[in-house]
Amino acid sequence: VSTAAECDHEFLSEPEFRAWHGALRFTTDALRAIDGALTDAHGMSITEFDVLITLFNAPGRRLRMSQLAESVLLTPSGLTGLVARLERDGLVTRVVDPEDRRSYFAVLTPAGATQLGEARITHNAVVRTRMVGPLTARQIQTLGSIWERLGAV
Amino acid sequence: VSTAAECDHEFLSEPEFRAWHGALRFTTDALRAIDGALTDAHGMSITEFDVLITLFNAPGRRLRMSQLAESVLLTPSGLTGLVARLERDGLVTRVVDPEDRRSYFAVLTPAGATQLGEARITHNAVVRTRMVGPLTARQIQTLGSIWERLGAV
DNA sequence: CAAGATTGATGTTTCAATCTTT
DNA sequence: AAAGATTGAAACATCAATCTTG
Repeated sequence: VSTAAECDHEFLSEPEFRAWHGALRFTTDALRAIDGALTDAHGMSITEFDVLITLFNAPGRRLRMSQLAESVLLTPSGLTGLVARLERDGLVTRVVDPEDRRSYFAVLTPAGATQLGEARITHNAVVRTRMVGPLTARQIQTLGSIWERLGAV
Repeated sequence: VSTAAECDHEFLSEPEFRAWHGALRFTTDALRAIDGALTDAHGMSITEFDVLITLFNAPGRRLRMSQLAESVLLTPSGLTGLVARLERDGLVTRVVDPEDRRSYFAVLTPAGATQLGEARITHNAVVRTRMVGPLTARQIQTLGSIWERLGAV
């Protein structure tokens, strides 16, 4: 995943390029590592993990399909398929919103919460190894404020 | 794209979570923005752009398929298909390596270089808007050294 | 037999069109 | 007519198996 390079100095300076390219490279590599670890240890993709943890943190452990799709950065139709798989595996159920019968809620099941709890250990271990470990507390803090500045919630 | 959250404080502190989650969110959003801009303006996906720019920066504007696949973070078979499409569009050609006839080189064509030149303007504009603009030179510098520390070349 | 690359089958995601409810 | 969500077709990437060259 490059996306620009040495030739670009007229438009993107060397430090600018490094800042962007490094972010891209780091997150891509980390995502692959997490996905691999989750798949090996729990047969769970990182997309599935993302849906489960997002539901876990939502009030009532439930979210409308459209809200969930946005949080997870998936298109509505993409989420439909993913939630269908999770429902087949018993980790999530779908219930109609009585207020607005066009809407469906995806709800985390107890089984889903259990699976998630195990997967989180794996997930956090990878994040610790690849990011938290090598950096100082000050650098961690700095990263956080930079993302805030960039509007990445 | 969450991947952890408020509940994780026992394992990942709040600043740690923010550092990781922000990186994920920022790069995902930026990638989508770049991909959308490239698609709208040039009918080019970010993966295609990545292949073209990587070839552009390679000596002789050519790279073995396996080397290219690694730089672009795609599997060999995934790259085969992508390069086939680029070849069909005349942006890249494939030539056998005379030294080792198992290997193919992907070579950027003049037409490919032209297309790339236009696309780079779009690409750099998005990176400027979303990252370079909002940050100070010092923050840009800091980001670069953090990625270096994390081994993200 | 090992290495570079491709093929075919599989799974996931997107896009356009559709259905239902408001 | 607009919004929430789903469906089917197509695009894209991955995996295992295969072919060719070393």
